[in-house]
Amino acid sequence: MIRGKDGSIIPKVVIERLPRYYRYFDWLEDQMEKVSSKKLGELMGSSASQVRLDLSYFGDFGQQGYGYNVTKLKKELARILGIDRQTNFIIVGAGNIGKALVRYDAFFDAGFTLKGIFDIKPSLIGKKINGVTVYHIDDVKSFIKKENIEIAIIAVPKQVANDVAKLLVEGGIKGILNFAPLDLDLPSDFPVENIHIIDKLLALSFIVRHREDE
Amino acid sequence: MIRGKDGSIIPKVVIERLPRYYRYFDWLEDQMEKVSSKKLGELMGSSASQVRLDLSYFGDFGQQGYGYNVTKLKKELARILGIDRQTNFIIVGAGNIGKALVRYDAFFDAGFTLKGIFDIKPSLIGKKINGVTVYHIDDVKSFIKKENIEIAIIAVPKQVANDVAKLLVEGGIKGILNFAPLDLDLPSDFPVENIHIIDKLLALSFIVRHREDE
DNA sequence: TAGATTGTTAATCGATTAACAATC
DNA sequence: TAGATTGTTAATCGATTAACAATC
Repeated sequence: MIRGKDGSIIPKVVIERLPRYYRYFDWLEDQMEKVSSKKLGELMGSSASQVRLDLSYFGDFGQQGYGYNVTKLKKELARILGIDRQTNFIIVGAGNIGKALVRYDAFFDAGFTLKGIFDIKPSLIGKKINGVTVYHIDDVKSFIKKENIEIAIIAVPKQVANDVAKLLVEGGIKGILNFAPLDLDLPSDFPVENIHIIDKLLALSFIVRHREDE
Repeated sequence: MIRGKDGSIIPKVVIERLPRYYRYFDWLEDQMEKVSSKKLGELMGSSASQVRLDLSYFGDFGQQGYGYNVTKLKKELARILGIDRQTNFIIVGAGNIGKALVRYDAFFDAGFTLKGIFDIKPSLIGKKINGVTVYHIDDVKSFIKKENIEIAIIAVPKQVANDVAKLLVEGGIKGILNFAPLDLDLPSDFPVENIHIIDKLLALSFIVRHREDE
């Protein structure tokens, strides 16, 4: 349960929309100096009311008769989202997805620093991928503590994903981004976000096959 | 707008939950013969009411006093989701994410067949990645028609993502799974699902930093 | 038959949108 | 000043949960 500005509870849907607001303000930065909730709503395909209510959970950023200053709001959102500070993370699993993520350079711009990769395959341990060392999974608990790791990305086969999650939680990890195609067995209030690629693709193909011309 | 069993409109949230139901029935298959909505709700962390209402959009699959037959429901969901038939798709962009997806073997089990990869880099064209040929993006429109491609995965830099989307739609693609970190400029009713990795990670780290012990 | 459990309708809850006083 | 637009509260909408008759 997360509270905003004046102690009101921020709905999870609002939090999950925040990065999208940041993307729009980032894009707006070299388009215009100010933007109204009406204009932004049109751009984002949402209502002006939603824009104002969403932003109001975090502060009073606008000005009557003017709107929101784009540069200011981008800075505010960067601060709110922690983009302006460094967040240490690790990737567990150096398979296809794991390796692609190691090379994914968008993490850096969002303030995330990849401190290590973990796997179990002997031939990989000690190697570097894109300048980041691969360690043995047995060392992950001490590494989390020593290197002050906040977040872990799980990119291992589903058969071992829960074993990995258990190790991470024991090591003191604060949040997990899970790419394994299952729901991890974690305490119900533990921060976890899932990226289920096949789920998304199945929902998409269902929609494609069933949609009527509306 | 998609209609179910008796012509009632199926909410999008329900459609997006379907693959998750399939995953649970797939797992249940070698655990038990039947499952009640109560039991399944406990497993999935949802209510028995939601399980029953969700499934009821697609048919009357249960039996009073018994519950749902696991094997039967898995088959029904496979049919509903189109897992039992082949869906042709392509990947556009042979960068880090694109290459990882080419090697991702979970597509096959969900009925998806990768027919081609598209890029613009001359050194890649004609090469094979994991047995699949890389073609030039200029050929994508004719390829979609000739090879009967339904879905495209966009895994290109955000600067060119909308150009790619335009080509795909002109070529007759039916749905897009977008990995580029922006919202594509498409007709509002065009089937698209987004996987915004950085958005997920930012929301997660916000939650990690702000959650109170509730 | 009695107990269990469905599918569906009604009640509740939470999120979105509309309205509007405040004010730049 | 007059017009524009905010932040917030009230009204509406849609999704979830509870209740229950039907029936295996």
